[in-house]
Amino acid sequence: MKISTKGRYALRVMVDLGLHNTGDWIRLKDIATRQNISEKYLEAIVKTLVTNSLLEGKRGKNGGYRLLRKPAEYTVWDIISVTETGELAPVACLEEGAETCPMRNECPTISMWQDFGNVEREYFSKITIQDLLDKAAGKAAANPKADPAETALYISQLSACL
Amino acid sequence: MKISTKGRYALRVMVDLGLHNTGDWIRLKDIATRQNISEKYLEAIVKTLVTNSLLEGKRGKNGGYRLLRKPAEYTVWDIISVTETGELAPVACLEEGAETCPMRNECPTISMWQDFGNVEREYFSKITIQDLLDKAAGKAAANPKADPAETALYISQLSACL
DNA sequence: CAATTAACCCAGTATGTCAATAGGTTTTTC
DNA sequence: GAAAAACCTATTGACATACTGGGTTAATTG
Repeated sequence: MKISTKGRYALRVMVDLGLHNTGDWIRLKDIATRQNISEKYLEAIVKTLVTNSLLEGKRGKNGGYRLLRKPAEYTVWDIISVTETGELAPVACLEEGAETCPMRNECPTISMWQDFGNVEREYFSKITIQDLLDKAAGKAAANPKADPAETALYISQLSACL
Repeated sequence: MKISTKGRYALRVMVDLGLHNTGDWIRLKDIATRQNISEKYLEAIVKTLVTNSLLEGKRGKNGGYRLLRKPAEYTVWDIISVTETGELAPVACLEEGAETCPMRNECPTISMWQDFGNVEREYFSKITIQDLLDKAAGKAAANPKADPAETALYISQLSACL
């Protein structure tokens, strides 16, 4: 019943990229520093985001990553559905390649698990990265800092506790 | 995002006891045999159900376990909330004894996780053990067996794929 | 009262996933 | 051609989960 670190980190990357969505390429090193996450570990996570066409990477000097769409066009479900490794189905017999349970037609709980999977999907599909950015901005405004520079730093690190 | 085996087994025990809810004491050995689960492993699971007052056990000859309330008075949430070991909170910072995150007031996602936890709880609180028994009976009726004895056996094992 | 039965208790293991690390290769820019 | 950064492969350590084994206590029964 826990969301994995991988999924949370992926969200943090997306929010970080949303906060620095200038069109320029953002280095993974910078994201890792801001988010205080191991760069090496982030590599694997970002890779799945790239292969699932959630963002694009560019190699070489001045390379990095950037969003492919607008923050409002990513749902939270988009991200966690590709990063949650052990598949999202709440029980094993609903997984993709699972061999069909011999008692599936009579199982009293299968529909409960299926429905719950749908509830999960619907809930997280209604929240977009833009919503999280708005929430961050709103909270930042509600907690004003004396120094504008401090505010900027603060906002750039806001997704640290995702 | 997976429910643990422990939680599913606990549900199977409760449904099994509901199917044999005669007032007599049901031996764990019989439940384990019907459900094809290791009796030893079930011990630990049943223990938490007893300590949480979901069922009662009686020692000695002719002892066993039985429900304390009617099947309609147990919600699925009642069961999985005590058996899901790693606590039910979708993220660590929402756990019971978790040290409060220093950025909690500014965290853009904490409310998303909190709300999702509530969605989970509400969903599983609306489903009772009686609902699962009804579902089982309905499916049994929809898949009639030639032999009445076979039907009885079949119903008694219905929760096998929980 | 003694034998049997079944819940109860405590300790240990094995497997597997998750989180993280390490080192190297390719691509691009300047 | 040197530097920078994404990309690739593999391995490790820690921890939880699922499961096993052996023994103790309490209740029934002949």
